[in-house]
Amino acid sequence: MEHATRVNCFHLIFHGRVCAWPALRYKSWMNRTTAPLDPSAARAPSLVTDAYRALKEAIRDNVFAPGDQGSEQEIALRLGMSRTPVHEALIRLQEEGLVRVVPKRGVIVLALSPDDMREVYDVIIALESMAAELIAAMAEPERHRIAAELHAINADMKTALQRDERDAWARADDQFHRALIDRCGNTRLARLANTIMDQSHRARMMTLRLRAKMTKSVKEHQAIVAAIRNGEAAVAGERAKAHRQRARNELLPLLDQFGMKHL
Amino acid sequence: MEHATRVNCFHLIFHGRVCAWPALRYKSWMNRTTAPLDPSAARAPSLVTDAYRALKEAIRDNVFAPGDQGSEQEIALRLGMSRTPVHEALIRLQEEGLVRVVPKRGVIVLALSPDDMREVYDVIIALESMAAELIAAMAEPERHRIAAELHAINADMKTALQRDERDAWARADDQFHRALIDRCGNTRLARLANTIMDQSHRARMMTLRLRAKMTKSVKEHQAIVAAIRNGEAAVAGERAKAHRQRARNELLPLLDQFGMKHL
DNA sequence: GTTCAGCATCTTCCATGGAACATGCCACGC
DNA sequence: GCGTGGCATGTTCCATGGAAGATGCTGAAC
Repeated sequence: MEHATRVNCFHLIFHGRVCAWPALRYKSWMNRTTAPLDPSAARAPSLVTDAYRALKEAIRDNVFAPGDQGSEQEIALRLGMSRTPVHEALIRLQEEGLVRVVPKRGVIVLALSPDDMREVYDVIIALESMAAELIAAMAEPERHRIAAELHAINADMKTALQRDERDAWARADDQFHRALIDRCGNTRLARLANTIMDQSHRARMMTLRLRAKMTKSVKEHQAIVAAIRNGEAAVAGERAKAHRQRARNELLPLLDQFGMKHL
Repeated sequence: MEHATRVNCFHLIFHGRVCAWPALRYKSWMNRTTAPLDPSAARAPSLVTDAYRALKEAIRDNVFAPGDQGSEQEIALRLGMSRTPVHEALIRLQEEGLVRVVPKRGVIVLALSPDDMREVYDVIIALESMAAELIAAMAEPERHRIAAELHAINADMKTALQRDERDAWARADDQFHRALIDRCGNTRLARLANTIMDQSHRARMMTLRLRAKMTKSVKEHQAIVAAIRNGEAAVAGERAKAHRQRARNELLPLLDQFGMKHL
């Protein structure tokens, strides 16, 4: 409650005008002033989050595909709500880089160019290697628990690979990387990495069939898990980095080769 | 225009209901469907962005301080606009982790706990070392141009340090790191890193006076710049990482020591 | 055939009011 | 004194309508 004792009139400058900021009023629910930061922190379901989830899922699954255009009115009608919650959901999606809202014109789903994919990969490489490092630096029981979890997912990938089930393989691969990110104990890092992976999910799915058999991934994942289990933070980070770099170096030439300008 | 030839009726699943997605309608402004992603891409000034900037600045400069609470109505009144644009600006700020909007209760500026600072540092370490790596991997003229720019900023830091002007030093230090991030050529990485640095800016300013004289930073910055100039990507990344790690390891104990629970 | 002005249409942006809900206060019962 | 129910107040959430602006079409002028 130390804030309440401080001088309680600040000034907010807006368009050159100086406005006084009001005295503080403390309420019980303000006890937790530190960041919670979980995406939509268990708050009551609202139409905004409904719209957000529906649209995000539609974009992820290529139902509302890149290049598609729509108006807020139209989406609102389709979702059975008014324009306001749709508008606010679109703001969030724009913030995450999935759509673009053009004033007075409409909203469009963004495509990813090969250059965009290059950007996305670099960000993922940076964040994911840090995540691997953080996990490997944890105390032993925690570390081993996560290593076991990752190992199980990797086993699924292996069987999917043996049966040549590409979709199952892709699902397990996604799970592996999401687990790596979500278990690192850094909610901010997890949030950013998940957002950027959502951006590239669609492209990954579309290029899945272009690639040769993905035998290396399982082995590289195993190497990462081993480093985590042994608590070798630097090694785990390096291996995670190398894994993603290899994947990137295999994928990007394919995009150019097949002339996929936007996906 | 290849999309226009595809089957033009998709389905959007919402709350269990299946909705048909409409035919596509192409318009001239849709030519650029690939991500632009600059924060508020030169779009016409709107009340929303006005509110967003005013509030962000107020939070950054500790005018609208952590723990402060307000209602949208009140902020709108103060800014001379209606509640809607304020509401939308707050959504964006919440997305960036600066405030929390609690339904039916109000909006509060979030404070950062020492654990939050730890998270922020890990993310910055990951992104900034990648940025240094990317710059060092550029072609020589570009690389040298950026190295010169960074060197100039670092010179300002040095003089500020000699004159013991802490504020000037902090400004130059911030400039150095922003330049490192903004020049890396990866707009996504730059955007994420800027957002996370905005989160921690206030805390950095508040702890500025707690720290001992910051003589090491200038030397470490010089080392980073040297690696960039020589095109040693891995070395540049490592040095950027080490620099931030050292700063973190100096700062975090101070926070605990002074019992700064939220800042 | 070509150009260009005017108009109809469509779209987002913003203001405003009602609904739903959380909270704090106060009177009341015990 | 203590607990409890109801009400007044304050807040966000959402619906709706008007304003401003961008676009494309139509038709007239040449």
